[in-house]
Amino acid sequence: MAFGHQREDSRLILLREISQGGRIPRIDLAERTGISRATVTTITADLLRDGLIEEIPREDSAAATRGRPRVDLKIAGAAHLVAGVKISGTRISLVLMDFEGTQLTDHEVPLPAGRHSPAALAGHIADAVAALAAKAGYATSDLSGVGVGLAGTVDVSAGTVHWSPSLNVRNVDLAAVLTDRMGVPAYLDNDANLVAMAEKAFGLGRGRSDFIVVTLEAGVGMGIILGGEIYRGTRGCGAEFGHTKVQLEGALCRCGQRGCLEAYVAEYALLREADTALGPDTTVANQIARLLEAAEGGDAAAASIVARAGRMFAMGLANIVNIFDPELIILAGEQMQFDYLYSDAVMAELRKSIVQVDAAPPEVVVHKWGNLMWARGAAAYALEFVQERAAREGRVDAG
Amino acid sequence: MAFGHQREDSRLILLREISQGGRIPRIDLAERTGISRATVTTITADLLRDGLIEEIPREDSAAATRGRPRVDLKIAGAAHLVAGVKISGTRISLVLMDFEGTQLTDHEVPLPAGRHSPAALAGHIADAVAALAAKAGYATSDLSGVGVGLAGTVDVSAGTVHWSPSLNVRNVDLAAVLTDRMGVPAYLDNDANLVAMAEKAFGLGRGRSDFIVVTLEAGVGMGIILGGEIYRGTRGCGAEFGHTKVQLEGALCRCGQRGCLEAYVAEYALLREADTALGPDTTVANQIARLLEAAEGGDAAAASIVARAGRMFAMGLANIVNIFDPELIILAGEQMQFDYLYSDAVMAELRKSIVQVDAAPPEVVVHKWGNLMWARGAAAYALEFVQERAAREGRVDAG
DNA sequence: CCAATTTAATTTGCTTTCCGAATTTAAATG
DNA sequence: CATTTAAATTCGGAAAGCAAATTAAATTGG
Repeated sequence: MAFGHQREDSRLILLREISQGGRIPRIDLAERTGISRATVTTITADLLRDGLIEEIPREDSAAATRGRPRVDLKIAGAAHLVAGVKISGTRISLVLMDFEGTQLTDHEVPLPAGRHSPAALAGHIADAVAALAAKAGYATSDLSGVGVGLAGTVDVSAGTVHWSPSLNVRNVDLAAVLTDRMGVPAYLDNDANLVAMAEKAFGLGRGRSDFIVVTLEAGVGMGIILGGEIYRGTRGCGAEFGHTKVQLEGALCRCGQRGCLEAYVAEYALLREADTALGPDTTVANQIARLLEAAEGGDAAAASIVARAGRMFAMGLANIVNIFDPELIILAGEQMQFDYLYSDAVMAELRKSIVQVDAAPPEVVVHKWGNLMWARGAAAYALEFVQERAAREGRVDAG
Repeated sequence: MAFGHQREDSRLILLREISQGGRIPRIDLAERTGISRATVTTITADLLRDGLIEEIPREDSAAATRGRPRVDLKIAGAAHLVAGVKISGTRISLVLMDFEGTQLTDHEVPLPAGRHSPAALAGHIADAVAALAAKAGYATSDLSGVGVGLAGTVDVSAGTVHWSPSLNVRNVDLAAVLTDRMGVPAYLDNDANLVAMAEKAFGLGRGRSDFIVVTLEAGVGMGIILGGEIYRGTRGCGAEFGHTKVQLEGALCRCGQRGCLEAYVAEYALLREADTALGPDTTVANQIARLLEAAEGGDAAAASIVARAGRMFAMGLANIVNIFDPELIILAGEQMQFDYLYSDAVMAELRKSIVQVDAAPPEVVVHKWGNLMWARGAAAYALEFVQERAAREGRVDAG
């Protein structure tokens, strides 16, 4: 069977198309992929036999057409299980997902603060994955892949982590350590890319092949999807949107440089100015809330802080638009306190700052989501690999 | 023959590899492309029969190995002819190139200043191409393709020019008009992309698949090569590096906005400040020369102008590095007066402004070239299309 | 209720592509 | 001049995938 396969397989193309389509009849598959109906029949028969896809009985909704009715196909959820893991400073968040992308369970465990050795971190992750699986009545060995996202610079092709705030050494092949520890293939990526992945798989980027995701939390991140793939820079560490410069000799950034976008719009940047304008407050959240309130209430100093952050953000975003000319930008984050960055004023400033062409300016949409979106992105990431393996090998193994 | 071809053809893969390799034996082709030796033999035999490639007798230099000697293959120059055309404000520059990429002749004709109708511009181009061909004893009909670069925003896939300083109407399908007028397929592109193309085909980007080219002339342009292809943005009009913003509410740009990089480093930007600092001069070139001289001579105002331009340039470039993480940046231009932007001080500023990772900072190289480089890029661009056609159709037609 | 119609899916026969293994070719070497 | 070595070619076969013909499953009109 694994004989003549070369180049990208029609099997994989069809499997992906079915995955994307949700439910789709053979004839549409043929049309969308350009593969002949005859071949679609043959390949889908294979996929059915391998248990990777299923026929859906009949959609009564789209009734009343003459002729032989279409039979929808969909991914067989039961074929494989994957886990998605997000490592943050103080906790590990996980989701369990089936082959169809349905979330089965989620889980969350605290992670001791500070830096860990690769073995220790792998241990924490493996334990959490086992607990996640157990929650749904499975074992780690039932999984076909585990996607892991963590902050830092990750070289995906090599699987190594150049640097991460969670690790006490540099340049570790954490993917290998994890795979070894769990007995299940682990796939690592930078967490900003995972959000892009999540948006592509089940967010606002669904079905789009080119868009940009900007994340707002403690820092400012960016994920770039080009041609349906995550763009990682030529060496796997690009898309440092937060550290693009918006002001010569500007405000001091956490990274030690001056004028980074992050130094104007991140939480800590607002805080330090808020302290100056309004005096200190008890907690971070309180102070930010107080700042925004004061700005809306007409306090000149507060308004000026917020306005400048907004304009700097628009400027940074305009640079991205001028360079990439995307048709869609997704502003994604879980923090409500950054609402002001999505304001009409900021969007107007953005439109004013991009090169004017006949084409419409890019669509900018806001997507607020919870903590688990990261983990879901990680799971979607693992799912891509498992799909690819499943398509290539006929049948990998199953739950 | 044109029956079952689907997906990317091995014929094209091999033709490209031979083109890139310059001269390469079959066994290396097999190894580099992953195509089996048997198939390489079959396909190269086809290509030889079609006259697209040639065997090179024998390299005595690499002598003294046992066994049957390798036979190098190369592109057959005589198989096809292409022309490369660059439209600038006041002239048309052309080169005639054979299938191998060897430049046979060049030509240059004045172009009446101002905006032209599509038909009129096509007429000027067609005449110039005919003259170019005649110079080498050919006719336009001997050409297999003509690549044309012009300033403006060009939608390559549609062949339309959204806007160009050379045209008096918007959204014209100039490629179609030209193809019709000449009887030879015309391929249009933005001129910044052509420089990238030229660098890739026979410049410092040769053999590289990912790099960025920044051009300096009247304005500041950028060409992006990702995965061996020109990246054009999702709608064909990205890479407006000159209009990325480096200063909020900054200097006024030609485009009407404020704070564009171009408004700090372009010729006109330097001029207007030089006039203030040193008083007016007779010509543009004189004034720029005087400015740089004064700066080097210790004139404070002049030095400040030049230094700021340099720092702004470094900042803009750093943003590109932080977003793309390229391994190579080529600063390309024909103007000597921009030397100061390549200075050690600017490069140091750049290194200081990019996110620090373990990987080495990107290589930055300077490539100065003459006026015809644009046209050569256009020819290389056409060559890609002709190669593709030739690979697909067996033999297209020849000189 | 049964033909006729319509559309989806499948089957059949065939073409094309490309590989592995065996063979041939063209040199250097002893 | 036989032997060795490495490149190139030939040969038979296997797989992928297409077009055309056929079958299947529904609706519609008489």
